[in-house]
Order: sequence, then C-alpha cells, then structure tokens
Amino acid sequence: MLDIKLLQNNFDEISKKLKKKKVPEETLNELKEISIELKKERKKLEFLQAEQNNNSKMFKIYIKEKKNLDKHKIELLKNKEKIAELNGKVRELEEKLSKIANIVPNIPLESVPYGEDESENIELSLILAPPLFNFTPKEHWEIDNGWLDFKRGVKLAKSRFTVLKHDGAKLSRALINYMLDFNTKYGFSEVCVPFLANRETLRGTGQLPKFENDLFKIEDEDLFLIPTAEVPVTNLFQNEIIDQNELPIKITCYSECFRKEAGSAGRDTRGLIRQHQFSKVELVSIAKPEESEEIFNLMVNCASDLLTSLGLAHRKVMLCGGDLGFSAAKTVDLEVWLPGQNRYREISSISNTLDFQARRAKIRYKDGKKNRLVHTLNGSSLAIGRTIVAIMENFQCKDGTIKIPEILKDYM
RNA sequence: CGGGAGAUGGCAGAGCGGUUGAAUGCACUGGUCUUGAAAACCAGCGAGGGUAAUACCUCCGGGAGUUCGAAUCUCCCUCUCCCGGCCA
Repeated sequence: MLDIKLLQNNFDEISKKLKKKKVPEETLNELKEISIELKKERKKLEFLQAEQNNNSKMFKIYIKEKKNLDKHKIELLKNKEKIAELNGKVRELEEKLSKIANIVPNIPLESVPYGEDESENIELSLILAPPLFNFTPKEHWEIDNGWLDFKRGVKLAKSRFTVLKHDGAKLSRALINYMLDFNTKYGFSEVCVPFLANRETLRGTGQLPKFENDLFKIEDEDLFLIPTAEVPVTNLFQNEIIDQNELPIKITCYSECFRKEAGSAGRDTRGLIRQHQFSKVELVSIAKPEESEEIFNLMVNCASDLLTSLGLAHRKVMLCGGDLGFSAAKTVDLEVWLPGQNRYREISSISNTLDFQARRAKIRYKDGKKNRLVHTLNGSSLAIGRTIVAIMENFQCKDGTIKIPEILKDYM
C-alpha cells in the first residue's frame, strides 16, 4: 500500500513516478482528496468523543451530589446521535480510501527505466555462453524421452497440467532438494508452509483484491491456492513486530504454485513453460530499509549462482516500469537460454517491494522506541518446471537422451 | 462432523457496569551494586491515529445490541483448546 501521508505531501512527485506504472493521475487525486476529507471528519469526531467522555465521567459526581440526572442524560443522548452520524461518515470514507489504496501499485524506484512492456527491459549482464550444437536442438516437448506426459495431465485435470515420469519426476525432486540445500548454504533457512491461504494473507502481499481472477479459489471456503510461496512466507510475519536483532530474516521455501493464467490464453500452450500448477523454490527476505538493497543483490546472486552451478547460460534483466509487478518497486529477472526456442526465457524473478507489502501486512520492527516498517523482498530461487525445460533443451543429445548436470547426480 | 471450555498487552494471568489502556508474574530496556557476569534493588516497558511536543481519539478475537457509561451484560460470527467419530 502507498504511504498516504507521503501522497498528501509529495503529490506531484509520486504521481510522476507512478506514471511508469500507468496509474492515472485522477486516481491519485481522488485518493488524496478522500484522505484529506477523512482527516477533517475524524478531527470533528474526536472532538465530540472527547466531550462525551468528559460528560460521562461527570455522571459519577452528579450521582454523589444527587443532582437531577435527566437533563444530562438528554444532553448526552443528543451528542451520541451526532457521534454516530459522524462515525458513519468516517467509516464510509475509510472504506472508500482503502478500496482505492488497495489497488494502487507500488512506486517504482528511481533506477527503474521507463518502458511499456517486456521489450523495453534492460539487459544487465550475460552469464555463461549458450551451448553449441552440431544438430538442430529440439524444443523440450519435442524430445521424446518419456519424461513429460501432457496427455494424462489433461485427462486428470485439464490443459496446462502435466505429469512427470521416470527421470523427469526424479529430476524434479532432485532439483527441489538441491536448490533448498544451495540456498541454505547462502544463509536462507528452510520453511514448509500451507499451500492454501486466506483473504487477509493474500491481501498482505498484494494479490488481493485486484487479482482475484488469477487465483484458484476453494469452493465453500474463503481460501485460495497460493500462486507463489512468497504469499505464505512473507505473511508469516504479518501483524508482528520483529526484534531488530533478528533482521535480516532470510527464508527459502519449496511450494507448489497455482495460477489460473487468466488472460494468457494462447500463450505457451505447448510444453511445461506455462502451467496451472508448478513447483518452485522461493527466496523471501525481511530486512531493515537501509539493508534491503544489499539483500536484493544477494538474492539475485544466489539465484544466478544456482543457474551457473547447473551450467545453464542466462542473463540478468532489469524490468522496466511497464513490466513491473503490482507490489514491486524494482525487479530483476533471470532469463535462461533455451536452445530449442532459440531465446532467453524468464526462470527467476527477484523483487524488492520496499515497505509496500509491509504496510499492507503490518510487518514492523523495533528501532529503539519506534516501530518502523520493514522491507520485504522475494524472488524465485528457480521455477522447477522451467529448470527442467532448460536442462532438457540445453543438455539434449542427438540420440534424444539428456545429460544430467554433474552436480545433481548425488540427488537423483 | 457431534459434545464441552475458552478468546485480555511479547508470553503467562487478574479484572464489582463508572479515572481500567487495564493488577500481578515472566521476558525485555535503562540505572545502582560488581574487576566482569549472575543475583538483588530502583525505574521504564502494548498498538494505531493525532501533535512541533503535549493534549486528545480509537483498540481487551470480529460484528450488532442494552446503557448516560461496557474488557465487564445480551445476540450473531470466527478462531483456539479438550472429549468422541472419521482419517494421512
């Protein structure tokens, strides 16, 4: 959530920055006006409440003095009505405010480039050279080694579900274990969390209320399948005040992720790239504001080193404003080279949300006497499905077999 | 899913309908003492809003109600715990 006070005081600046994310100025204007009106009405209300409190206290004294109470009663009741009325007004304004505030995205950092979409992202660096082939490399779904059973996935659920078999299934499990171990060595501690989350949790990280259509909802329950482990892991700390000494908190977590992929009909319909369910190992950090940039870089390096350790060529890309997610102030994607597709594809995405999620989820830490909002960061270690794709395409042999990276041998 | 109990500050745990934002204990922070630490003693210590800082307002799971006044009474919801059934 935006800092409303900041919006009140630095309207032009914020409005300009949010243009990167295509937020219309009218929305911000409305937000500002409501917040100012709210402040005004609240002041009126509090004044009346103070008066009422005082008069109520007098009651005890009047009883002692055996004064006639009826007159005071009438007075108090009259005031009570006024308070109720104002209270309703204030509440209405609060609802109006939060309705809008909840759907305004985070402000991009200064360093985020302007741009409409993916095509205007900026390549930061290339790591490892793509492999050379003495034959035409296939796309992963063309490789007929019995790992991927698309038909049966559809039979069991529907399109965009896949069954992994044989070494494909094993590789998936090996990758999960390997990544968790890798991240642990990087200083992230492992957690295992529920794959279902309630509304408040999803609101905390920004999926709700705006993106309900992208989530699978459980019938007859106010629960949703998580779209990423970022949701439960970050919200582990919702409504908590963290001891300063415990920061930064660095967590890694494996989860299944569930996404409706509404609006991406027709895109990546073949293969493992875009599924309704996929495994992912996630990184989440809770940090003090002054250290969040450093942690961000650590997370990017952690994911990049992981790719390197698997021998996968990739590049780091800075997302432009138009391609930034709702909660992110800054995002670096890692794109892995896919020889079959002859292009780089996103396999990891690391974001700093600054205090945006912390404000929503009320995650704070004690700084001396004051409670301050933390910064929250999240990033894929790697998406498992896409890593399998990358391994299949990069390490395919002419005879259709796949060479498993050396480092995974112990995990298979 | 059926039966019972409960929901209060970081935790534990009091709280006749009227200075109770809330006793007490633990934890925590600062100080005295000590070579240092522990112990002991003294002091401070919930959150949000508001203010230059005070005032002041709101909050005792959530919502509605009774009352001049509610953490305290009534109703609804949610959640937790114990017992029983089912089950990895």
